[in-house]
Amino acid sequence: MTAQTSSLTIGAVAKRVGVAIDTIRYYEREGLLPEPVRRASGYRSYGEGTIAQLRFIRRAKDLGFTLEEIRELLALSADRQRGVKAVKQRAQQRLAAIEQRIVELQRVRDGLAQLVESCPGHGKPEECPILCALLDEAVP
Amino acid sequence: MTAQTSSLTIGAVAKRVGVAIDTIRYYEREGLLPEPVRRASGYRSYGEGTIAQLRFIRRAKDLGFTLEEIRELLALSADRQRGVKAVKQRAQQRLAAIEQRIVELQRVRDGLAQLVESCPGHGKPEECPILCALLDEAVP
DNA sequence: CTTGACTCTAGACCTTGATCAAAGGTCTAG
DNA sequence: CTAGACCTTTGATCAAGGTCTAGAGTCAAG
Repeated sequence: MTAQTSSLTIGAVAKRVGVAIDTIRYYEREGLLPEPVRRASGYRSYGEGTIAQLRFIRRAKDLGFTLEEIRELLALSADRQRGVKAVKQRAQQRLAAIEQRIVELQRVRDGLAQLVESCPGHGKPEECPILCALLDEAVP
Repeated sequence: MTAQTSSLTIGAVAKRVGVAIDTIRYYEREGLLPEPVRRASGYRSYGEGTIAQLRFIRRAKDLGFTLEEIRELLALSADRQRGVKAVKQRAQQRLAAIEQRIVELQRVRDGLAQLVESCPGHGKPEECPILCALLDEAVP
């Protein structure tokens, strides 16, 4: 009845998840993946659970979590009651950081857009608003 | 008539621009600043031009240019006719990259916000939408 | 059995943008 | 004169997230 989940090699796992072999070993060293069962030869032997966990890591990374945060999320997700609350908090923190970053980038974008717009794209360098802004414009 | 621009030490330049001495030497090594005149003692001797150039670098960095791109902008700004056009192009490229990044971050933010919203913040881990999303949700 | 693909380990290396250390020479104020 | 600030060089270190190497052992097919 117990699902026979084991017997994927590291290479097979890497291929299925779309991640490099080295990365899997790296995650293991960093404590993001548990140490797998080994065959007699010493080869790592993985089950489906590892696939799921690697996908978890990849998705969390896509959501902007650092490996450090992901390590924590993984620990929290194993905690049956306290976990959920803490996970939500982490997610909210991450969300706030992302929003902050968006605001910063929008500020930068607006500054740059204004310069690009006002630049004719030809003429003397000393009349180019972009170069002027970079060279002359002191903080007002 | 020629402005007597030289005789700032590296420390004085650093203080005026608000950047570390190490950073100035680093920029020199990296080709962002020209090698300065040296005194008999070997001390670097800077003029006002260097102050302007360092401020240029700092502002460009604030606009999200990498040092690599700044190196290029500096080279372009020295080219009297071709320069302006190329500078505008670089700025447009940078702008496009920043806008792209903003869009990506907004997508990430929306995904995360939705998860946070739908999570009650308590209950079983397997019912937490955040953990479920990370663990189960395959690319549809 | 042999070949070729795969895996093992430990540790070095990469990128970016600096920052710091060590060991020594120079300059300035009092 | 002397303390202390400042200068020189080369080279190491940091954070993050891997990537790669060497040299050896293992697996599966023919």
